[in-house]
Amino acid sequence: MSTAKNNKPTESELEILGILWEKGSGTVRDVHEILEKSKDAGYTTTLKLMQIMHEKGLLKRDTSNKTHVYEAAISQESTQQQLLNKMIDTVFNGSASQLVLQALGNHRSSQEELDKIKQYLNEIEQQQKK
Amino acid sequence: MSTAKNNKPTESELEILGILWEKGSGTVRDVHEILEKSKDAGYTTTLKLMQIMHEKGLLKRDTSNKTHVYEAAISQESTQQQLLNKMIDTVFNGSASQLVLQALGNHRSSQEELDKIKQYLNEIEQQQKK
DNA sequence: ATTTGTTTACGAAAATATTCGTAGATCAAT
DNA sequence: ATTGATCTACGAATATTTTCGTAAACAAAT
Repeated sequence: MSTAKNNKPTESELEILGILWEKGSGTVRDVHEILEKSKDAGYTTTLKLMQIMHEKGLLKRDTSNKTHVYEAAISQESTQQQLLNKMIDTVFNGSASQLVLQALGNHRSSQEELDKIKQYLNEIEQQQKK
Repeated sequence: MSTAKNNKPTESELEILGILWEKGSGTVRDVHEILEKSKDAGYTTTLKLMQIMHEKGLLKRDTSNKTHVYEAAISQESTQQQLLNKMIDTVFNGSASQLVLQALGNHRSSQEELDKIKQYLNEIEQQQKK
């Protein structure tokens, strides 16, 4: 494996990753403007954070222009999975389905979403049957 | 609401809460011995942590005997929900079902668990239909 | 070419979280 | 009543994370 992901992102770093996963890529200013909506921090704070993340290998960046453009260097899926696993382990007594039930319970999901989940459940069952 | 839960548990505190939720209650030694299996810390470290958690209102304790007995002061469910919400928000683009799919995907669930989830999905649909 | 605004780099302060050493209390067994 | 084991309390050192001030580079507009 090439991408070093020994460094697990901190809370603040996760917020930035979340933004970049959604946007695809962006400058410090782009990220900062979104971050500002839910948080209260100065521009250089965001900058510093993203620089650290780059050092750690959490972000890639293009420095060919004066204003650098960043993007996530670790995949959203693997990060999600890592966080889920830890969460299931420490807070859900090791039971993934307990987590699923809890997640479905308080988040009113759309019919469309529910259908997608059902369909997925069927696929899983088919796989296990054979 | 009586129980002050302004203080969100830290990483280490969550581990302790997880143990106490599962055990119901326990002494510092009880908790420490379980913690030791997955972690490497001294006894007084665990003690101090649990004392801090008591101050914060995360744990209750019975001091009538020399060896104090602790238990969680915040509910597992509400803590789970809080963590899930934040996680959905920052890492799953706000989509609960995306989290559910990811959780089901890599965690091979038992048929029994899958049935429980399906049943639950049906209940949710019934509720929404009316 | 000077000013203005925006950017990066850097260092270090401030805030939080984790760890542990040491002292004193308590109790059981010698 | 002295020893040994175990416990709590407390303070402080470490480590980690977050925050921001300041300086220098750069470009666009005056």
